[in-house]
Amino acid sequence: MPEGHTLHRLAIDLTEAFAGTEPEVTSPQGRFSESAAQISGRSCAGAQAHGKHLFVDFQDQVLHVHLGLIGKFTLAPPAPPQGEIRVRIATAEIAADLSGPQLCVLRTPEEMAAQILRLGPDPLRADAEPELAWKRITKSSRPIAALLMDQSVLSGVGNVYRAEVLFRQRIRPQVEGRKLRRSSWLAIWSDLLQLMPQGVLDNRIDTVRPEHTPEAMGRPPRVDDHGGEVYVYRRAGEPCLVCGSKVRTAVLAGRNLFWCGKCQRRS
DNA sequence: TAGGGATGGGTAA
DNA sequence: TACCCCTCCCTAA
Repeated sequence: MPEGHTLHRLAIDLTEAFAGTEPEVTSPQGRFSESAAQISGRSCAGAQAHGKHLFVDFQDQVLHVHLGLIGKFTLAPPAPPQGEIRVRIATAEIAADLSGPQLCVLRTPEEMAAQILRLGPDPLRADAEPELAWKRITKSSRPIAALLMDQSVLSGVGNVYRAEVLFRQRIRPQVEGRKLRRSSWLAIWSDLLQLMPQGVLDNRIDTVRPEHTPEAMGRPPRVDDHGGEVYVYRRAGEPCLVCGSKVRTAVLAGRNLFWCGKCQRRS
């Protein structure tokens, strides 16, 4: 589920559901029972996201959640918990169920601030300073496809956005950070500023431009498991939507990378 | 029924 | 780089 857009969308939805209420907080699964009891019934001030980190504000206590690879946070009218629910935040009208988080702990506001300081600029935040990311990139010998995934360089981009933004900007994923042109970096950042807010609105990642959609190209529709339409992500061996050559794949920075060797030649 | 994979990341070596 | 954790779901056997 989770790249930055998922967490920012969750922050919006949790704020809408619980800000100004005093929700009951429980741990149906039991692994968060003691902490849940500490904040249950307290006034909730809303939620915010920074990169892939989510913070739910219960005044002097902050619920800090990181979904990891498999975590889910779903909002629905209250019903008996289904599956392994670590945390439920609930009013009479709505229940938010958290399952499979990589991280779920209570923090002080100071600890939350310290956590945020460790993260690079987040394209989804108005306070982001992209130059901080560029400074790191331009002196690194690591490939840009690895740097984009490093949350201390910039935060919120995951495996889908890295593959797709590099494709859209025609950049070769293996280019070293220090050899990346500044114009390419500016193009990446500005594209993320387009793609990610759209992802928050749609709650999925769509990256295919109108002129390359299946309808425009006369191809059968092809939507990825995550629900969105993409150029290269998880399309290994399929023809590139733009040039028709086979989409390539390799493990880079420990994750499956997908790219078009013909379209992506820029540095 | 077992195994593998998934939009992530920490730790150890 | 390897391994581990978190949970669910799909596939192969």
